[in-house]
Amino acid sequence: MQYFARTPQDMGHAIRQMRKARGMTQRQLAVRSGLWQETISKIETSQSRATLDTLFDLCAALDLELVLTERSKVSAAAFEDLF
Amino acid sequence: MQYFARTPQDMGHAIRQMRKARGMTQRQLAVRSGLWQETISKIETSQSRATLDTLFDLCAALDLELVLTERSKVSAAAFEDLF
DNA sequence: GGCTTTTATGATGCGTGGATCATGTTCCCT
DNA sequence: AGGGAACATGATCCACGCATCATAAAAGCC
Repeated sequence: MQYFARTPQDMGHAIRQMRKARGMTQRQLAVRSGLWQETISKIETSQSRATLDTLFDLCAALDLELVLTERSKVSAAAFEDLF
Repeated sequence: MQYFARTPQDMGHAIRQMRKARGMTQRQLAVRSGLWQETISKIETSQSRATLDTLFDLCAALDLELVLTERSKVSAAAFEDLF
């Protein structure tokens, strides 16, 4: 699974999908990441925007990699993924 | 070009590399992103941690995509990139 | 329908990010 | 070496993220 994020909404949505894909509750993710269930709820629904620190905490807890790549290349790569 | 980021240091470094790859100065990037040269300097040197908002502003200005993907898959993909 | 678990929301307080201005350093170029 | 551009730093101020607690709403299950 793989998500592109260009807005806090995208990011919240991606986090939620990844969490669910792992069968975790917000509380379990909170414990694993050292954050709070309430904080995660607000990030997933993009009621709050998160800092890099918390984002990295979440990535670590979800075993996610954060990749920065050129947008031009992404469209090509995403296209390839269809086949 | 493509960078993996797991820490604010990684992120600052990646931003700087991407900016230089585009031949932009901090001031130019500041204008393009609606941020301030001072803020960008502090993010690149990870003296400040940035929020999701500013990260997305920078990505947009640098034409970068932010991708969330599974770590297990990344190592395989990175390996493939060598060939 | 009731009970439990999960998620959302609302308030408070502290810490810190980013805007803004001023100024100090470092780098380049000739 | 001197001058200008680029980058770093330091201070102040306001806004907002996150911790924390309490509680409400939703979803799941019997």
